[in-house]
Amino acid sequence: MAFTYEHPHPAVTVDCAVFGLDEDGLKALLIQRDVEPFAGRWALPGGFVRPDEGLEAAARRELREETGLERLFLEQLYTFGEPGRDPRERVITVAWYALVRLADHRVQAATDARQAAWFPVDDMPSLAFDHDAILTTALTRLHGKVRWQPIGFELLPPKFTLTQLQRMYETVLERGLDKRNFRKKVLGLGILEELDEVEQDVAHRAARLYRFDQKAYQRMVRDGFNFEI
Amino acid sequence: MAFTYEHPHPAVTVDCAVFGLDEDGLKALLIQRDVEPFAGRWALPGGFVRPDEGLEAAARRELREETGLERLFLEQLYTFGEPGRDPRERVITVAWYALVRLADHRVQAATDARQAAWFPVDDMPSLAFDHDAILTTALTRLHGKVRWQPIGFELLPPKFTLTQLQRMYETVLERGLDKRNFRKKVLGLGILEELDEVEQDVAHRAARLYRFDQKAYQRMVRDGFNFEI
DNA sequence: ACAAAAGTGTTGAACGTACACCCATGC
DNA sequence: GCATGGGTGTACGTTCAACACTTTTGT
Repeated sequence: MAFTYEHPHPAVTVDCAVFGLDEDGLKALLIQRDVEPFAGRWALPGGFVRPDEGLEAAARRELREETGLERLFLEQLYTFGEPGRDPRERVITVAWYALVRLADHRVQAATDARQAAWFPVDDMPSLAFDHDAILTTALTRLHGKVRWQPIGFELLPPKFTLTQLQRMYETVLERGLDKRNFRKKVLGLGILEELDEVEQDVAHRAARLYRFDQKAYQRMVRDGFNFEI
Repeated sequence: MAFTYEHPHPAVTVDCAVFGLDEDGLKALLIQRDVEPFAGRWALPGGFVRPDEGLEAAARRELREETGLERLFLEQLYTFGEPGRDPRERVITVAWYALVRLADHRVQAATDARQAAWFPVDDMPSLAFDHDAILTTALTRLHGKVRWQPIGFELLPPKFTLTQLQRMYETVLERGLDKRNFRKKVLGLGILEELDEVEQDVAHRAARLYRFDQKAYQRMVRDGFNFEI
């Protein structure tokens, strides 16, 4: 089967920078390529956009097929389209970044025979194509956005302690935060629901659990409130 | 001449939301389409990406060809690619937004026979394709970004008064600002160079002229300073 | 002299930052 | 009883917001 056009058309792909958080820090999800070019090299999950599929739908489908991930936070990042970024033909890639609760997705079954694995973002192998640049752009975006939008919660379990929340911000922002000031700030925002529950199975005093209150957040945004950490 | 591929490829275009500022407010530059679909309707300037051309280069070329504009501030906005957004075939458009000193580009000669004109952003005709949505996205981006990055200067002449600067922010942010607080704030940033010049030909006391000090700004950014209006 | 816009300071409230100890729990 | 992290308040400096009059210049 062949497809013919009057004018040249580039190929269009989607690629996703997926971030997760664990005790060791921020991780990104990579897949190992099994075909040329860059066979054997690690790369961002992604693939070609189908003719009747929206861009976000394509990104979600590729994530599902290549990594098994579904229903995650996903936002468009940037579109990379310099000629020559793929040695085979002109390929324009619409890049996305995603945040996922890593604890829920510890073991990654690679459903289409490619291996998938989490790598610490500060110790990455060299990636295929220009995926290093895409990943760097995604990290910069995450860093820049996490203070102004409550997207960091996407990296945490639904119920979390204030210490976990602080560690998440410290990891993403790459700087330490003062415990008392941090608690004063986030509790003062009025978007955390204090639960009647504490951590389980810890070898010290158990911390109170909180939940992000999406409803309260949206109500406050509507009334002109600005989230800021 | 025909181009044949093993898999279907979408067409890829670039479209630009170009903003300018005058005494009446914020304007956007539109061109009138002369072919179907949407012949006669107003649309954002843009067109197909050539096979060996980068995306930004394509956007700059289309702006030059369709509106005569060159060397303007241009940033990638978002990529729109829902199936069906163009009735002819699958078209993915990488949208850009641009800022221009409107005074320098008052009369727009349409170089390839299409008419180009500035429209007030708060009184726009209905646009071709999904260009209304693109323009709305661009306005939201401009609104959101102007406070954190010194891009607003791109809308002003190189030498400007503090009142012009304040009007620009008031227009883009769609709210009034206090004159004394505004001056204290912007002068305190240390990125305005005070010139030994004043306005000419005004029927009242002439205001001092200032210039944006790009060098000082970059030095301060390097040292961890954060621009904010 | 008058019209028009330029230019200029103070005060109170809110917020950010620095900082250290006691408490509850599990072992 | 000890080790581990949980939880809490104050004081200071900085920044933001509200607010009105005098000065300069051109006509």
